[in-house]
Amino acid sequence: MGIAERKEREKEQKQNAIIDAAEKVIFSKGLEAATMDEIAEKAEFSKGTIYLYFRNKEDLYYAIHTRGIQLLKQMFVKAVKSKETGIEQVLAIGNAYYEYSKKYADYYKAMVYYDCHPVKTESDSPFAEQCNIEGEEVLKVIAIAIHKGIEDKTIRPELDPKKTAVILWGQSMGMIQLQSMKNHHDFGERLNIDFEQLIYDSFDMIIQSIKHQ
Amino acid sequence: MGIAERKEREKEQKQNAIIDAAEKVIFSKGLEAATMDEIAEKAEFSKGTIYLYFRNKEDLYYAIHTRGIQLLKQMFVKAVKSKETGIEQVLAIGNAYYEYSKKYADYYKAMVYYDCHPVKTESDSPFAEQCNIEGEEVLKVIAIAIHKGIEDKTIRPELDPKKTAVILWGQSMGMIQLQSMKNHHDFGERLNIDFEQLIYDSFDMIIQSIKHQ
DNA sequence: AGCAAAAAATGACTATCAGTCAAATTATGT
DNA sequence: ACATAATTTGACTGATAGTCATTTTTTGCT
Repeated sequence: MGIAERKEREKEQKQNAIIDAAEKVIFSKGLEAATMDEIAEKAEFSKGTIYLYFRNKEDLYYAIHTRGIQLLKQMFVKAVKSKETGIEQVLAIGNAYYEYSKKYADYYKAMVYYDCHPVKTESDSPFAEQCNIEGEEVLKVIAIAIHKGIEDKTIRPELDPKKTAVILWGQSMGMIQLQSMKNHHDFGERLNIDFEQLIYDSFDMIIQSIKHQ
Repeated sequence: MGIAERKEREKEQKQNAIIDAAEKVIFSKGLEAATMDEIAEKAEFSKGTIYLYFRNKEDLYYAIHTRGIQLLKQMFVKAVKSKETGIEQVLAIGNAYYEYSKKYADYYKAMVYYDCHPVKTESDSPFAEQCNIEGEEVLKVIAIAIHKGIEDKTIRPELDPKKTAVILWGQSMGMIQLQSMKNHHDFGERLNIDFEQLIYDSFDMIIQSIKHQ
């Protein structure tokens, strides 16, 4: 009998509907201002039901974040496909990352939230876990591009693709975070710096330091 | 009459006493778990008095963060003094930053919080403002070291010290944040990467990309 | 259909805590 | 010694995350 399967499917659909609603509410008024009551109302469930599907508000945020990472991964894969050589692919990934932070600013914000908040150790949430897994997928896309670059001799052969991917990720993350920071703190305005240009400059520097010869 | 001056002094002392108490409470149980009631109790004031000196909990956190930045600046200045050439000074600053994130993990956490949270525009808090000012001071220390390096020909002359300082700051921040992230998410463990080494590697890369020749 | 057991959903309720403000206390000037 | 100003207090309010006994719906069986 397919009842168990149907239930499974329905459960997933309901879960997605709740994430949809949470996204709408949280993206429109911010994580702090969004209340679980409002999310429940938007999802057309009672609050209790929300807690049947998600441990807590943070969990819901991780679910949103997971969607965001999947989008990012798609953009990275597309960036890789658009270029021939490994080094070009790596630069394209960097640019895609910056594009993402602008195009999907809400998802990007969720990502920053995730990166800055310790997951409570006792929670052991499957949604936070999913974030980790998806995050590794993204790193893998970068590592593959680096590997390709080593093979096609556009990237220094002594580099370890996996480690280098983590470094590129960390450095780019820092620059893009700085750029988004300047929007909420005065930072940059008073420094009178074109941050967009600075990001491209930093990407240049990174590319210079990994390219062959 | 010196009464106004004495009052001014007393006000500052009380303010510092409150920050001391807040630090103890927040550092021991985390920002979320720490309550204003508990901070008030530790400071031996009523809750109302706390709100006479600080607009809200966030404001108090910014005050703590300001202390943290001042500590960081001191470490940077000391790092600069320990080295002769500009390029060595820049590397020493990077190492000092990483040391800071380990030695003053609580202050570092406050810094990350600040970097990740938009200041509510309506607040216009003097404490958040102070953070921005102190932050620029830190950047200035980096920029001066870069300038020194250009003069003593250890750093590429075409670099703009101010812009380059921001890039180095952003990239290092990203790497160190990644390292501290791996402590609360599984990240890194499953990647089986020595993050400490990775940070030093990334510093090497950065130094390579700015050094003369 | 009809019924019992299981599964899913509900929403009133609790606990907690940030922030307020009228009243009380303390300090100052004359 | 008194009035006025400055400071401090803590009970109170409002908001909301998360809970759980109760109700509603679904399923499996006859």
